[in-house]
Amino acid sequence: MRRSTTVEQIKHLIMQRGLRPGDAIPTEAELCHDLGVSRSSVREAIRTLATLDIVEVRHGHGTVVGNMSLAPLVETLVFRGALAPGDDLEALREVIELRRVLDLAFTDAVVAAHEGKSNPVLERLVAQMAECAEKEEPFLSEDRLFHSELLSPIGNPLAVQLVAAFWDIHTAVLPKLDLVLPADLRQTANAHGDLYRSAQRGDAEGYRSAVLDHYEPLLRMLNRKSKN
Amino acid sequence: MRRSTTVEQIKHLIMQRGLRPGDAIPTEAELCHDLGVSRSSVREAIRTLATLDIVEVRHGHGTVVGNMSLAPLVETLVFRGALAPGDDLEALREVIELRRVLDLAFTDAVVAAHEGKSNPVLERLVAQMAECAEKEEPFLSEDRLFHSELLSPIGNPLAVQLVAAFWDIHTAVLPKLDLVLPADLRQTANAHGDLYRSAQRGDAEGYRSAVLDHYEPLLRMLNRKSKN
DNA sequence: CTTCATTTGTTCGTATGTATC
DNA sequence: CGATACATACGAACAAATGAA
Repeated sequence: MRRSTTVEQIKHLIMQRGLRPGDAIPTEAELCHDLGVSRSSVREAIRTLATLDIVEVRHGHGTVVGNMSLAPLVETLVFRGALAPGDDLEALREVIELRRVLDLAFTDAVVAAHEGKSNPVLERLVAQMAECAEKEEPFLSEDRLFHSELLSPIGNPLAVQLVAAFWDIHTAVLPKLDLVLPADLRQTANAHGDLYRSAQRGDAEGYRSAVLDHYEPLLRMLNRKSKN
Repeated sequence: MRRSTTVEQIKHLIMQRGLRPGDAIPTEAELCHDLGVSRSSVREAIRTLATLDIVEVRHGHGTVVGNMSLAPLVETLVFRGALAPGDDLEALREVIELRRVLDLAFTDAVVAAHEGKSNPVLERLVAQMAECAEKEEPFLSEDRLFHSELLSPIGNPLAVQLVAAFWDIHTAVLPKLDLVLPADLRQTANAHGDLYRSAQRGDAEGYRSAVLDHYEPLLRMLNRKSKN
């Protein structure tokens, strides 16, 4: 029995008491007493759980159950992508191809969810991205929101989180490589508009080609770089 | 500035020195001296990095660079799936549907990679699973290996890791719910054989229906349970 | 096989910063 | 503003595991 079991004991405590995200966890002192270990051990166990987003520590206030997001996945893969100056193009390529595969995989569900319905939020985001593209300005936050909103109604929150996580990884790794970004802001903005409109009119094939258009400039650049 | 930046400093050290998985990291005492922080702080930072599988700690020996696997993702999602006795059927359903979507998404790549080629490893695994099914014995390790081997040649190691991670989550969460498992060992074993043979003869449509057959018994059971 | 140095694991005591009431 | 509760940080000491002499 050691620290690894301290982690398990705290996990067990959360399950046993049926705590939900946001609910308070006993203080460090209480955990020391209840589990019969030192404060340092409790702190390291809590640190482990906080890293996994199973708990969330609020300085000066206490510790609560976390929302168990995919943040640890993002952190690990961002570091992996930024690590090897030789291999990181390969790592980034894998991430982007995975994003493309995921977007293609959800085609039917997305089209079914949006067919015949209008979505003011998505329409506003598409318009904003088009505006930004005209002004040669980036539109990262709109991009992220768009993909989440587009996938949100497919009935699988985990899938939406996963797609968002790979979006985060993608955008975190990209600037760490000193690539000359072609940007192609207009093509990207247009692809987003095509995604929404294809889904709305129930055009699965149009949706798929919009996905391909969306990633085409990036993958082309990566393949060009790989040959060097 | 403290622990959070200590984590960053150790990350930076790994990148700066170009360390690869398995390479040794300075001892705790050295890090204390170099970074000018206490041992407790160094230990919590290392604990954080170990949780993310960015480093690996070996008691009595030292710390080395980890292989940055998807283990943290698995740990978080397993706990999330085991957490709420009411919601976990929903969480498990999301995982299994995601597995199905992923398998379907890689259809073309898998078929292209295996078409016209024979794979002794996969053939042996299929035979072993059929044997086990006859004897009413489970075949977990063969199942996991099969899916990794099947996806291995698609040229995206990250995708293979992700599929394996969701396999791990699936099999870790399933036994925590006291479900009456129909098992359907024979149907599952047959579906694996169909997957391999469809890919080998270049039959994408057959591959897709084998994927559906593979997950059908589980999803049927989950949907039945949900209605209760 | 034993001994010994090295390294991580655990604990205690103390002091400090921070949020809440 | 003060008081309280809590997390953060530090340093020293001892225990346990590993590996090499």
